[in-house]
Amino acid sequence: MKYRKIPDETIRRLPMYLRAFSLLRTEATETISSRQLAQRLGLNSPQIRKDLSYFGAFGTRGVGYPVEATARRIRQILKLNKVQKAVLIGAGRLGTALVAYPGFSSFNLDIAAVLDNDPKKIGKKIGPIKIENTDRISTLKKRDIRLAILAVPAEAAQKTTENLVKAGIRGILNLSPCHLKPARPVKIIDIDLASQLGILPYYM
Amino acid sequence: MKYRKIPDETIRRLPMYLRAFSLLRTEATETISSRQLAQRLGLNSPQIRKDLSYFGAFGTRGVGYPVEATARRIRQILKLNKVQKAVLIGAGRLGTALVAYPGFSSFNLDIAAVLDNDPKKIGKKIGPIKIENTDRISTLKKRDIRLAILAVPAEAAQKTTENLVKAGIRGILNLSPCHLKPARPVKIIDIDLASQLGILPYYM
DNA sequence: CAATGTGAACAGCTTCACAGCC
DNA sequence: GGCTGTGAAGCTGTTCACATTG
Repeated sequence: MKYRKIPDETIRRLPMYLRAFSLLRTEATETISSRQLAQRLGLNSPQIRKDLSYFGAFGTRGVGYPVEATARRIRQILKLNKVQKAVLIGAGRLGTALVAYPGFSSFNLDIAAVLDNDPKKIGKKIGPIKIENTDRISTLKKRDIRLAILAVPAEAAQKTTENLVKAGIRGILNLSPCHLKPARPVKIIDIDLASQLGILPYYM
Repeated sequence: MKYRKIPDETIRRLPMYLRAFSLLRTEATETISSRQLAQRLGLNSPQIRKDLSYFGAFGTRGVGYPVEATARRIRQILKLNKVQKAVLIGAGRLGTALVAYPGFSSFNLDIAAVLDNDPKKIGKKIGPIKIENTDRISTLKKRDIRLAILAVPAEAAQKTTENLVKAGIRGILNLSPCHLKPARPVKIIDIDLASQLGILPYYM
């Protein structure tokens, strides 16, 4: 396919595809058609074919997509073929739950540090990770941590963002219910749990 | 405006607007222009005007939107003007964090029940709520609970969904990393935390 | 024959530009 | 003058239809 800008929506779906292909591998399936995959994921098949075709042709006509090779390719596209370290800011209940969440490792994502500003928490451990003081944000760069999960109260979110950007963080998963304004452009993904639940009654 | 289908994206933004208007009320602001609001939320102003105009004209030209009345109107549109009860299925770390999360109440959302299938957890309390056995799903209808937050392991998600639908649940916030197939059509919102974090490296 | 890859048609959402109103 | 409300234009993403290939 001649070059066309890759839609953000396509990127958003790639982790889903990757998870599906990883699962298929454990089922010892060698290939899968876009039709079958679509049914598993609740999409339709042209969607999947188009998404994958943005990155070149890696299916086989008449057969489908090779499970192992496609998984590897998606990992490469998403830069998940090597471990990506993330810092968690905010060791509250939500933050703590995330550190323990086993789902990150299958994407090669590693929560390598946890920071909080509550003196009572600092030094305590969550699983294998020791909670550090928030002022240690400045050490993230040399520790090769470029991703952050922001799970602090709304009041602290903006200030923390500024510090994260100064510390060389390149992407933020924002779980606090407010719009962040980074000094330099940084990819931010917002997840506002209460808002999402708040949408449901409309559709009842 | 003559009738036009209301975009899902508009609905998705309404909780954000509602939160902003609620906050403005505490700041004793009486009106706000689409421009000012857009800046706070990181949107642009025609977006906000169009979104709100789908539900009728409730701003004042030359002035802006009345804070109190607009908040009330949005609450009404989203059916958040009365308390909406939700059940949490899965009292793991993530589930427990959600029950304690204070952000739901500002939308009139109330986690009124928590269910889990681990005998060791049943009977224990999370804050004021006692954990019940999962088989009590069947009691949700008569307890006027129509929303569910699904925070169970992937293996249990599909089966639980089927039971929820049977029990009259009308909307599901799905936190498990899999595609649910409800027997009857039910609004499902998927939040896959690991996938979202997995997107970030691509943009670095 | 079965399934991919893809231009083209289509649908949905956002942005623009400006008329209308306070 | 300032700001809303809105048709129209523009853009992005999805679906279709089918030529193409193993």
